[in-house]
Amino acid sequence: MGLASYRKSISETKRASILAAARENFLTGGYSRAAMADIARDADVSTATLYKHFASKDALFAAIVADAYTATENSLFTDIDGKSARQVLRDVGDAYATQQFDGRMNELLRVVIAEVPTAPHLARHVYENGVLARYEQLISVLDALVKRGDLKPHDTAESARHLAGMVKEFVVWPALFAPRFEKPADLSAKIGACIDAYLKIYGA
Amino acid sequence: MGLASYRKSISETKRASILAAARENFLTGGYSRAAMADIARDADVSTATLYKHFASKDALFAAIVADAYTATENSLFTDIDGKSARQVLRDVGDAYATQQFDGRMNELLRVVIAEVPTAPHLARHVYENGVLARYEQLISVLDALVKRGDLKPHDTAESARHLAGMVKEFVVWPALFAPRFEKPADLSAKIGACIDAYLKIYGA
Amino acid sequence: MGLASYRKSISETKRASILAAARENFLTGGYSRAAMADIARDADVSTATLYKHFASKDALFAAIVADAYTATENSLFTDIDGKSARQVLRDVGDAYATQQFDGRMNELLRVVIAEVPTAPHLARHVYENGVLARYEQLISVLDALVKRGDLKPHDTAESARHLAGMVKEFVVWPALFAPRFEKPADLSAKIGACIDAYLKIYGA
Amino acid sequence: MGLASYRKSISETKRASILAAARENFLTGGYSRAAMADIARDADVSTATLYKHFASKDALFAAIVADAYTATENSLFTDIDGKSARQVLRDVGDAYATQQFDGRMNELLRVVIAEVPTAPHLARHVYENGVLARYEQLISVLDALVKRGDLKPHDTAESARHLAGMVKEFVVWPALFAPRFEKPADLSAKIGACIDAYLKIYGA
DNA sequence: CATGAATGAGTATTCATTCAT
DNA sequence: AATGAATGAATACTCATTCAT
Repeated sequence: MGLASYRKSISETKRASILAAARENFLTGGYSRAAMADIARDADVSTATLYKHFASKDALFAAIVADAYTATENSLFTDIDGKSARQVLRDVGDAYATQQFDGRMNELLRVVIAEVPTAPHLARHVYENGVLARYEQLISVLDALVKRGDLKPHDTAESARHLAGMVKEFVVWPALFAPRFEKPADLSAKIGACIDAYLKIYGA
Repeated sequence: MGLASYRKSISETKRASILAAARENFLTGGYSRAAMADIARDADVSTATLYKHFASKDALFAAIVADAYTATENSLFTDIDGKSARQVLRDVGDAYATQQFDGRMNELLRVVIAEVPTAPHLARHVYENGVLARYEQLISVLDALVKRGDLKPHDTAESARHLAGMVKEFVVWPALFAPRFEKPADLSAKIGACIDAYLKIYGA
Repeated sequence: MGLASYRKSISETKRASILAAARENFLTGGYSRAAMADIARDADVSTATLYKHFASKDALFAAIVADAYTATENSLFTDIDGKSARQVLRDVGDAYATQQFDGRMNELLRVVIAEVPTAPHLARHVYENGVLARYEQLISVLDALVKRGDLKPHDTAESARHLAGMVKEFVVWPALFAPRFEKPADLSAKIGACIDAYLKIYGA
Repeated sequence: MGLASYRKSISETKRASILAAARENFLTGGYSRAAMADIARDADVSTATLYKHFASKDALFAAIVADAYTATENSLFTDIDGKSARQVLRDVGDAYATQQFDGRMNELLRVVIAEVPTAPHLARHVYENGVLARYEQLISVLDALVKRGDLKPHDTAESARHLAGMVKEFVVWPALFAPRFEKPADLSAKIGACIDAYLKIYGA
């Protein structure tokens, strides 16, 4: 109602539109080719306003990366009650695939990897908050399945990497190499095959 | 003709030194940060000479990528006689790891992925001549092992992707996220564990 | 009227704090590097308030210069009764040195000189209200000394410039060339030497 | 005759025209207001060529300052044979005045002083190579006059500063405060008066 | 055939000033 | 009367590519 809150809402609207425009620019063209002027134009603000919100191009990109990975927090946890181990793991795999494709995480990953030589801290951030964090979520799920007796007791951390490696082969890897790689129709089946292979080894 | 061949050898020497300098520049800083002037300086030629050999920066980068992947041709084939299936697959895995680390293929991969939005044809080339070509080599080896009775008959193409996915998790993935990721001391053991998992599923 | 005067005093307080902040910014970094936003922040007001008080950056700088030189009015006049000519002139010289150093007039001078191409009227103002005004004060003193018989009758205006030139050589000149030139310990002695030279020429 | 010397002469021509254009821009508008693009246009080169010759705006300005003060080397020395002390000192004074006015040294001084907060090293350079170097030339002349018996033995260093202070009062000081201060018609007479004052004290 | 000087379009960033609330 | 968010014009500097010699 007051002036302050009015301003705040305006400001947050602008910030959001800047972030959206920047995300679009960074994801489609990569860091270098995204021009601050273009981002400002797409966000319907002046470059000066852009710089009021984000002190530099680096900072803007870092904000986008941070935003993307705070949104994935706990996103892979799933309820195991009343579901078979196979079903639980397929749910996890499908959630992961949805994130990577619909959330454009594969494209983001590409840009982050591209900037490793110039911004290694960002890649580290992604590795820790994206890759490792989701590993831990997967390991929790595996541990729960072991506890319930659905999986043989084993080193779940190591096996998680094997499982994840197989799944990434279909979910992430091809998407890194093509500009607009869409989720393939048979993706869920491919993930299922990875899980079946996994269960052949560790299934109780 | 003596003069002609002398000139030709000079020219090829220059071409090689350009390629070497360009490779170094592209791999360490990425495409955008590699400046044609720097490459010319490092190669001890003028920029004009550089452009005589390669019509554009894009063409130069493409040549580097092509060179890298012609060198990997048939590199994963191995003789299976008198070796256990486990040993054969470890030989293949170790050869792959050596290529990726010592041949700086991980770094090259990073740059190629970075340039997907601007040079998708290069990424396709790498996918076809690098990724898929080596898949076929791996599949040949697996087929031979099936034939010899070391592996159960199965869809070797699909299983090759599972095996490769697990191995990449240790060989490629972490290297994409760190500027100067060195081959870890326990890498061979990690690859061994992937192969053991594979054999648990498909071993005869 | 109580409210009106309260408002007025608030306003004058703000004006004063703006002037102080602006002075600090202009003197330390020069005109170009002083940013209106910084000045507003240092003065604890908004930029809009800043512009309510001073219509432009130019106007603000002009106000600072005007303020500085109204403060020097009559500052060099001194009572000659019961003091030797040498003592009188040393008092004048020391007062001048104090103004230039403690009042940061040397720094202000530097900025005014810097802005001669863009704001010649300011430099003229300083020349007239600063340089010439103090000349007249000095001439008055010299005339009084002539009248008292301490100095030979002569062209006091011309001689004042000679005396001032010698003194500036130690008081102003070096301060223009160093960012934070402090008053040297032997400054008073140097000024004394200038006065002695002057008295050798014009002393009775 | 060769390619190399042809290129060198072209290059030196461009360098000279850049220096001239830059000098004009810096002297008339000051450092901040001189735009590299304007300088390039005035010098009939592209901005890129400008940057090939001078790595930065700072470096360009430094080159101008250095050029100006190497040109003044030994410029105040004069032959004393067969000339009265008064004449010798007037020759020195006139040479100095010529430099300051015709060589636009007063304008340059203004810009250097303006940049003291941001480029104190340049001011130091000017002080040492301009101010102090010419002091030493003046002192040499004074010493020679003492030796010849034209001046009483005395501390020539201190007296040189007094003499220079008086002269600057007419030659430099007013020029700092006005955009296009021309050499006044009576300047030589004013300098003569300073010298006469000086000789009243130290003349033999 | 080789050179290196020259280019012009492009990029991130800054700042005095205004205006809706 | 006071705010602070917003602006648009300006600026230093870079780089792939070309061309006269």
